[in-house]
Amino acid sequence: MAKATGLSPAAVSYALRGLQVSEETMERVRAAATELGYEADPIARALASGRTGMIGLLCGSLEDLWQQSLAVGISRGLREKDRYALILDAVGDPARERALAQQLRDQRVDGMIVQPVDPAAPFWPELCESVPVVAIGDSLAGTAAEVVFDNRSGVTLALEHLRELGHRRIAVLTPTRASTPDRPADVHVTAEAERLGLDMEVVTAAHGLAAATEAAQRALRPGGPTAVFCFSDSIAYGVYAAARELGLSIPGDVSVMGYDDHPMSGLLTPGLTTVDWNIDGIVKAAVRLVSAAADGGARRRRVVQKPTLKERGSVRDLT
Amino acid sequence: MAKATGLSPAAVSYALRGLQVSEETMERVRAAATELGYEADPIARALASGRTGMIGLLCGSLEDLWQQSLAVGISRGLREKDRYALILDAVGDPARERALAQQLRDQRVDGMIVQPVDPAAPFWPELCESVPVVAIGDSLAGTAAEVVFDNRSGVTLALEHLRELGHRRIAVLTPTRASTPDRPADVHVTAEAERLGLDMEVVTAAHGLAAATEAAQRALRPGGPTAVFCFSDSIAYGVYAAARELGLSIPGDVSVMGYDDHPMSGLLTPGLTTVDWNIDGIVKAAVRLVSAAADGGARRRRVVQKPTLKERGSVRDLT
DNA sequence: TCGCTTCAGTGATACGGTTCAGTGAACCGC
DNA sequence: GCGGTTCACTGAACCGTATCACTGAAGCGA
Repeated sequence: MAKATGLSPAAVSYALRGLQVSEETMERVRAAATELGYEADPIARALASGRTGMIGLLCGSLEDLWQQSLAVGISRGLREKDRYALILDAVGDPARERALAQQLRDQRVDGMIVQPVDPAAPFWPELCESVPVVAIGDSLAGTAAEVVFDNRSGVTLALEHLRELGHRRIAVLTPTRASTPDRPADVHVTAEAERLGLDMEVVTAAHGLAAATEAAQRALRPGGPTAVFCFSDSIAYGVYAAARELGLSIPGDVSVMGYDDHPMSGLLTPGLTTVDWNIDGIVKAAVRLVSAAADGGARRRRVVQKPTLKERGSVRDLT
Repeated sequence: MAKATGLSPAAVSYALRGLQVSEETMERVRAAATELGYEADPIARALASGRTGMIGLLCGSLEDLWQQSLAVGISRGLREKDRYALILDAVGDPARERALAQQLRDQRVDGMIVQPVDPAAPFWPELCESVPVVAIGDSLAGTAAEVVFDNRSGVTLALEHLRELGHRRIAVLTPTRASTPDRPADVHVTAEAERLGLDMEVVTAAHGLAAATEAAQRALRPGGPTAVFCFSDSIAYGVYAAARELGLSIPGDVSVMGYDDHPMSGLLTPGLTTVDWNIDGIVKAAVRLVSAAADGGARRRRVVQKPTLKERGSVRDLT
């Protein structure tokens, strides 16, 4: 390419990035580029500049349909900013999460967006030090930029709604977590249940529809709760499956409350009443934060996402 | 790293890839590596070797839930083979597909897996020449490796089932395609409809649930078809949404047949009767083919995927 | 006209590996 | 004991771009 124009490689490099060149040289380079169908090699560029244009996206579990939507949205948003997303799936496993985070760093990504499985894991601060990180959903001890959910509000919305409609015995279906019992969302559930005088039982579910269904079957034993509060819509889908297998009607025999608002939730029968986290807003915020941080901007911004309640038909009025 | 061991960089390079070294040197390198927490720089490696370890995944439209599942599965499968997936979304747009394919090549991916939006586009042969390509679903004029669906069988399964249950007036909901009216799947529909003596109307839907719903509303006018055959489960979900809005019951007023078998299809009410393409088999085959091709193996293998019919409750027996 | 600044472009070096030709030593059979 | 292989390793070139220090020329006011 340098010899094609008769210029020095340096001049070409400058021209291609519109930097410190005369109009004529610019034109000469442009012409040669189109002629040769030339495209700068991103690999060499990355080696020399230290920036790959890649953003790592480390998902908690892509079994979760809502997280799939999130990944698709983020990937698209990053592409619009001329970056590529490198999507990895921790499958709900903290050890795997740790390994993948390391691999992403080894891949020299310019930044990362993560949905921590274990936000208390000790490797996070160190990681945030070496590469810009944006955490979604859970806070990373203040060492990263964050798009956090106001889980306190979300839980309150859900539980108050259930209580208002007369539910007192409630099962909470939550993804199996790392052993961090003080995880904020869970703390809020306990606190709110106490405040509202609810009789609560927590059931954990591994990832995937099958696991959620199995967990739901445990929760829905005879004489069990009148309502199930699921910490993701995907888990709620498992409750629908379990109810069908057990011959229980929703919301006749048991009410279901979700958390996310995935597009499919409106299509079930009955529609799933759920907490809407405005996925578009989250996607935009995450993309904006990580782009800014990767470009050398602020690395610790914080965006708080507010939920709304989306009433459909899966919660029965017992009053 | 070279100086840490006192060896030449070449020896280290060989050792790290377990090539042509004595046991002792091997050990020395290994020790130094753990000591320094050394990790080879994939960028430099890519520049020197010409192989990035990345496989491009170019999806037709990630609005489609089944394609999301496919992307997740492939991404996971590739990671197990020590490769990374670079996932891009053509959003059903042939022009965009062309641009993204080019971008993937510019990124120096070692191979690509594509679900062509426009399999007849003229750039494919040229692309397949310069990088190993595996096509999923549609054939790329024999220039690439392929995991093709036996759409003839799939269409036959679906339409024969509808006919056996007494349906004669059928609407076909198919994604808007590039202007390739001779697309194999569509050809089969026409041929089979003729063979079975069905009265058929084709309605196209843009991508996404909203667009599918809108298209379904057009198809479900009064006095319309007794059954709708959707060319993806995602589109069928749009029919469920439209039916709900129009106050029509499934399968009472209209029967629905899908094509894919996405996990959610079993959760709807009624469950969606659909053509099951065995997504796991497709994922495994695609990963295997692209890995082999990227490693310099065969570039034109062909795997044909056979469908089965998954009867649930969305097709009414009119006989 | 002189000295100073600004600008376009050059040459060299760096990035961190891979790869190829080549070298000395050990090993082989005859 | 000798030519020929094989083995383990080295030195050097190379991948394609970015960047820094520098040069020659042009533009400027005094």
